[in-house]
Amino acid sequence: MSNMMELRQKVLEKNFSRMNQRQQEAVFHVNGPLLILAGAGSGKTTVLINRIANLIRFGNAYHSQNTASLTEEDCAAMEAYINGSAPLEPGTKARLAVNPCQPWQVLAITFTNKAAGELKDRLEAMLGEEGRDIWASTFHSTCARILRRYGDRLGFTNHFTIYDTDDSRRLMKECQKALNIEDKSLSYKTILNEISHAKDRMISPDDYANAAGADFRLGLVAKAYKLYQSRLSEADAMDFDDLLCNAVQLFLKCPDVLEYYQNRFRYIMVDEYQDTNHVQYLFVKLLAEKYKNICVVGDDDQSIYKFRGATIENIMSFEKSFPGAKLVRLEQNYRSTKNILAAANAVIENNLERKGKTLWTENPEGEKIALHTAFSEADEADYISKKILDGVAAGKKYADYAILYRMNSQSNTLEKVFVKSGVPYRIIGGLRFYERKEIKDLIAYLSVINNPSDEIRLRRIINQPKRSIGDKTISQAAEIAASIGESLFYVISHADEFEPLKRTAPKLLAFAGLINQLISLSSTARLNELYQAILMKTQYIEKLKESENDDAQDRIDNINELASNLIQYEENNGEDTTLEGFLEEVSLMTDIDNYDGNTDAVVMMTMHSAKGLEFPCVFLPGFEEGIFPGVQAIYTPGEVEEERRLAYVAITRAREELTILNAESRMIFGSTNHNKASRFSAEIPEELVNKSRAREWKKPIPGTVLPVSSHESRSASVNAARHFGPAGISQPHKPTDSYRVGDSVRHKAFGAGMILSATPMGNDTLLEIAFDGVGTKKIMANFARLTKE
DNA sequence: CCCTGGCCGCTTTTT
DNA sequence: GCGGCCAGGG
Repeated sequence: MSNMMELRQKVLEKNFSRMNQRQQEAVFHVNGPLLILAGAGSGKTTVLINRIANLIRFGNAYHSQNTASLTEEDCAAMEAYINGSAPLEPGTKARLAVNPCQPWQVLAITFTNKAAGELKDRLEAMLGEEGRDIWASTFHSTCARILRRYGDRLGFTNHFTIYDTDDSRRLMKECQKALNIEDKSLSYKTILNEISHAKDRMISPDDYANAAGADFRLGLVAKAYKLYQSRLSEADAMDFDDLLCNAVQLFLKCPDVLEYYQNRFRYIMVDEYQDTNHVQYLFVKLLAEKYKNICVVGDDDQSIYKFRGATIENIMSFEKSFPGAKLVRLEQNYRSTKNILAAANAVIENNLERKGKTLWTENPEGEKIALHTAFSEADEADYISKKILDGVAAGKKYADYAILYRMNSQSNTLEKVFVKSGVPYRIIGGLRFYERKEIKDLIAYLSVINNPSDEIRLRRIINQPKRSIGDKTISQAAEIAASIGESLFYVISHADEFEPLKRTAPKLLAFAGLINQLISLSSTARLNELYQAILMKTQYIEKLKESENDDAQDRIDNINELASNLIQYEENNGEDTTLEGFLEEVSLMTDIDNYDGNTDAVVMMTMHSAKGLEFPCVFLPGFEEGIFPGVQAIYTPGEVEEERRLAYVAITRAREELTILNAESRMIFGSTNHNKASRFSAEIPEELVNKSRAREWKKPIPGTVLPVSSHESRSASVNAARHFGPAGISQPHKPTDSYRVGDSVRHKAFGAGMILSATPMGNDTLLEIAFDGVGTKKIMANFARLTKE
């Protein structure tokens, strides 16, 4: 019989032969807790997917002694398969399994929606239909889904609203007002931070008040916390942290619910475990308590979210929290060259607080790492843009390049230079699509239609576009609402019944009527029809046009983009499409989720956003003391270690080429600084690097300086490139020879004008245009979005 | 009630 | 350098 067992093991090994030994260890360990310490680029997603596939296809076949299901014929079939003389026949394959699990018994939690989506796609590709039934989602959406079902146990309806940071901010400001807390003495930021930490530790407002004792400031925070929570529940809303701690709360309060999910999720997997915080740990711990089939994947060296509560502790003490846990280290890197890896190892070695591991690779040595010192941030951007253009001329694609920086604001200089030199780019993060005013407004309309008691969002749109309903009226109405225990929307709908509102009653009633109309429409109309009705009835676009805002057209583009998102959502969900579903997806969505990498453009994002991604060529600008590591981190060893981990993440994003840059002078927050090169670049051994520096101060050549003022450039071309979706990509290769001197053209921001000169530059043409009433501007043709008159 | 202009302060990272 | 907030004028 042991023969049979060995044979089966060999078959499985062959079936998963694309995994290395360590990876197989992780794949075959299915029962009991498992910690996978997976270095950057060690194929952890592949392991995760194969492990799930193994769970579903073969269960515990590898370690099981039970071979009862196998026949003598299977034995022969297995031998044939191992010899390579025959493929594995489905019947035999099915009989290999020992206690396989159902797809819906698997829960895979990731950090971003993008990672979840990728996991789903790859699982579907591997397992077909079955792959669809696996729950692969983020902590937040997993919790949201559970709360949609059982939130009533905590006093929420099943269509509660999810507040994003902006909503939370607005709400806290109102709480401050109500409690007479001056923002100067105790800022909303501080309070929200405190609350977030409290929630992470599952400390309720009352607990918090008790702990605050006689401390005046903490007492105020406690009051604000209490008010904030009661306002949230009045509005039937949860903030991001609530999603997690309410889910945990639910499990603690309702053992039947917990048990239901414990039974349902027999196998739990958590990706990026080093980035989990305390509540997330509790959530996972509770779910896994019954069967203890928990597998976490993480890398202590890549823990970069301490600032928002992630504790390295979770990964450090996993073996204590889950006794008997098996530990597997994945140290073979499949991504980067030897040089890049050596650099990364050398940097991270300077951290004291780590589990310790050293990545190695069979990849070639590769190029040395380029360390370039520029004069200024503009010079730095110039250097990058030239390198990219050189690379593209030599056959690379723009999309092979990524620029990863510490702060979003660093993208500005790069944008300007790229616009000028015709490098197509895409920025991830920064001002995100769903954070734009116009988008938030329209989402607020949809939210209020979905849930009229959502006061924060109601307030947002009540005078947007302008309806002559001022702050005073609103707070009066809110007061009445509070005194009679009705919602703000109720009071507005019955404005004529309240004496103090008499004067503005017609306006309020008109608004309430508008919303009520839309609500009734929402029960029958399709999502996009509803959206178009909102636009029509509010005259949103018309009012926007009237405002003659510089960026009105950009905003209208965004509004239309949202329409296509709605249609997309309808197409993806078919019969199951609901307004609520859309709103939920939107509230948990970020830009990075939308990065598909299919369009040929250089990608720019923060190092944080880049976690989990990889690129053939990576630029890391701003390696300077005071920038990276940042000023706030420099004097705290623990903080420096966190920054160093970020450096490690950044370096290991690169597959083939890595360029690290610093500038001798840099304009930051309005003033010029002279920063020393970062300690992190100094930690890379000399023999791995190729140093260079800008040789002499060159006068800005014509065209180097942006020909339009920063304000104008933002509204015109730059914002265009920041757009969501493929439409937002700047396209450099349109034919530009169609512009001739003397042509009349129209520019979005500058209006009508005439071309004075056209000078070909690279792929593009530099146009000098005399605009009526604005003066003469120099603009690159590809980015000007000119229309001929 | 709405708009503007000036002043202030902040300025990391994200679900 | 920017955006948020407030005060003052239309």
